[in-house]
Amino acid sequence: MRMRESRKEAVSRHKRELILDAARSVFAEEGLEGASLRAIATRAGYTPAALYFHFDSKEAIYAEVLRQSLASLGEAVGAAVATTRGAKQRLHAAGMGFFRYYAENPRDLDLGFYLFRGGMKPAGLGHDRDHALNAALETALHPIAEAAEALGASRPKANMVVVDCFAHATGLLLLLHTGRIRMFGASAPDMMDAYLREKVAQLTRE
Amino acid sequence: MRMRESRKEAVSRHKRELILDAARSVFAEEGLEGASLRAIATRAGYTPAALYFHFDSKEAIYAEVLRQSLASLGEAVGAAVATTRGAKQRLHAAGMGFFRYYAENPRDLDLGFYLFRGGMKPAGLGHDRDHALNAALETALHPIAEAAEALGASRPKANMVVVDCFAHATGLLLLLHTGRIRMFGASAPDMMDAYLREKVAQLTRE
DNA sequence: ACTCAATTCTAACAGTGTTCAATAATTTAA
DNA sequence: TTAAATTATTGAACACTGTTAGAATTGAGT
Repeated sequence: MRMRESRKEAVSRHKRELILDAARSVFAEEGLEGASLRAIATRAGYTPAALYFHFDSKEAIYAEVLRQSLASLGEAVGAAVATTRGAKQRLHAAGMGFFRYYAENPRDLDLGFYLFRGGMKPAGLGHDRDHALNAALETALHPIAEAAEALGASRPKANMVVVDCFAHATGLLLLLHTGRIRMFGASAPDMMDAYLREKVAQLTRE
Repeated sequence: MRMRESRKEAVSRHKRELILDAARSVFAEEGLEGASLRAIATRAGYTPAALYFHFDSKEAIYAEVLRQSLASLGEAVGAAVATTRGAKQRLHAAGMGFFRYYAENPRDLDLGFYLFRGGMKPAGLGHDRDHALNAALETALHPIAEAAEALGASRPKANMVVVDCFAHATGLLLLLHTGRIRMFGASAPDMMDAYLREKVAQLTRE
């Protein structure tokens, strides 16, 4: 049976959130490597050492900021789908929702890439153990799979559609936020839109 | 008029290459952040400070390693295209060549991602100033554009095909090398293949 | 043998994430 | 109200990082 959060817990949680706010803003300004624990601590009104009472490490702080970011992403995609009727349209809306969120929030994309880069290292963030992070990501992507199944795709096929959309969006965003897409005179949102239309057509064609 | 490289220059170049070899292997083992100048120097038989005679900074060493990696990529793609006849097949071969190179050389992919991540920061690697790096990348991608034009696409359209292929491949590689693709029960090479087939069909259809 | 430049080293600097014992603040018990 | 116990916070240190300045070494040309 769940107890209501005690006063003490609420205070403690509030302090954690204060540190996370500071971390978010420092990450945004200095990037992830550039952000020093000292800077985060100062901005939160703490000594560096004090952060270690509330978090295990700098990486743990990053992980929590990222988790919250993925939750926001999930809400954005969910909202985009909720206001859309029809399986085709919902697939399109979910894909564009994902793309748009990161197109409009480059900071969060920056956070996200670290998750994947971490996954390449033998010991780091972004591995299957990180249940919270993976769960948040899957939740955000779920509407795409759902719409694909509504279009008649099998479960495995629907999963492949998710991977496909995710891959295409991520790659475009990578190019978008480094100015490289202009190098080719193309517009990222237009390309994502064109890709999704083709994908929907391909699905209904089968 | 080009002089032949003097003996002294040859020795100096050889030493640089020695440092780069050490850097490459340390980068591969420890990742890019994990690799310390001390480790690189030691492996090359130097003191950390000595590296600063041959390179401006740690970042400069990384940039050179990356440049060489992009050159290898270009050779790989070029080789794949050279042994293939027909525009459709060459587009497919170029795309798969790009994908395969990074599928088989995760280390180089790791290097490459840093280029893009750096491009997100205000002052870092990966900006338009980096002529050598951008040139190497464009050279590697050129066969794709060439094949697309051979299929009747206009220059701008061909560039969009490049962006599209690049985005899709990059996104898939991101998923592949973090084990996340298995999470959806899909195979990355198969998906890249399917994507390229669809892309070729789409181009010839128009 | 002497010079002069190219190369390498030693020693230090300011910065990083992190730990630990000591301290302050706050809640609980008597 | 006071004493005890928990919870928070700090200051000082540690080992590490990339980088720099200046001294020491090497090696070739005269």
